[in-house]
Amino acid sequence: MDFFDALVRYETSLWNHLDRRLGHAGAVSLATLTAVRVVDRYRGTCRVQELRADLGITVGAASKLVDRLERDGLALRRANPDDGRSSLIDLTPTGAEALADGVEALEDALDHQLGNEPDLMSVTDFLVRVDAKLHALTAEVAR
Amino acid sequence: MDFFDALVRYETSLWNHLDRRLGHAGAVSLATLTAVRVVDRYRGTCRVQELRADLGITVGAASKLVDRLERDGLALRRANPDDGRSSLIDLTPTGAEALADGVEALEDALDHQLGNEPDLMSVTDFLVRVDAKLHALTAEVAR
DNA sequence: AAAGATTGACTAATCAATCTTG
DNA sequence: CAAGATTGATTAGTCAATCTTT
Repeated sequence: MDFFDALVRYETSLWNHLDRRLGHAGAVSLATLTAVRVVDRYRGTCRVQELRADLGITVGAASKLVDRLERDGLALRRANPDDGRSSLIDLTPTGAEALADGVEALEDALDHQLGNEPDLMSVTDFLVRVDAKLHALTAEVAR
Repeated sequence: MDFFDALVRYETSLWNHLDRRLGHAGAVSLATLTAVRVVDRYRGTCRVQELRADLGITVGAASKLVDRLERDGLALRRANPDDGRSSLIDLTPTGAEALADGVEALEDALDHQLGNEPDLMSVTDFLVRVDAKLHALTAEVAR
């Protein structure tokens, strides 16, 4: 229980802290930056599905998220040549700029916050490992 | 950046997974359980402020959260004898029962999920330590 | 004036129903 | 019929304005 409490608590405070920092730096919100980073990661092959999976939200939420990215001029849907059911999502030049600026501000804030932590790598490995176990278990339960 | 991504990703998947487990066990949602646990932790001295601080939400959100707890019969506001501006929040018998059932289900799920992790303590310590540093820094920046 | 809380307008999530394409 | 996506109704968060008590 202690671990769970510490995890939730720290994730929340770090998220809020970084979001405030981004705002102060004139960058997009951390939520928007996180979404834009996913779109960029898939380089022209990002569908609503990818956003759903990577962000841990529902398809409906992911669809509305893309609506907002389009509305704000950060991304655009384009027809998927391989599957008429889905669109592919690309960053606009404005979106690419917001990504670059946001990532720079985020890296600065993280470095300032965690640059001196020697155990960062091992804790990261732990988180990645237990997350993988969790997904294996969830897939198993779903059967 | 890797650490931040892993942290957010794992916190999200663990939260969603546990929430599903609680639902399956017939318990309250993880969000509700988290709130009820805070109310219980302060044992008769819980105000809206305590919920705000412990849950990392705004006062407005905390106030509405108490509205919902009251609406669902889990908690009640009572006049604060020491300060007329605030109320003290107590669990009802129903709320205490939801707490006990929910905690049991949560502990089961967590044990099943993380019972075999040897590094749990050290990772917990890390999270608690960096969270404390973050709060010190935030307080400093606010000045 | 400052602190605690509440409320209203807005934003973003959920679920379920629906539509289209494979 | 499955899979991908969208939409509408509901739920919960934010911020800002307001009210009461200290």
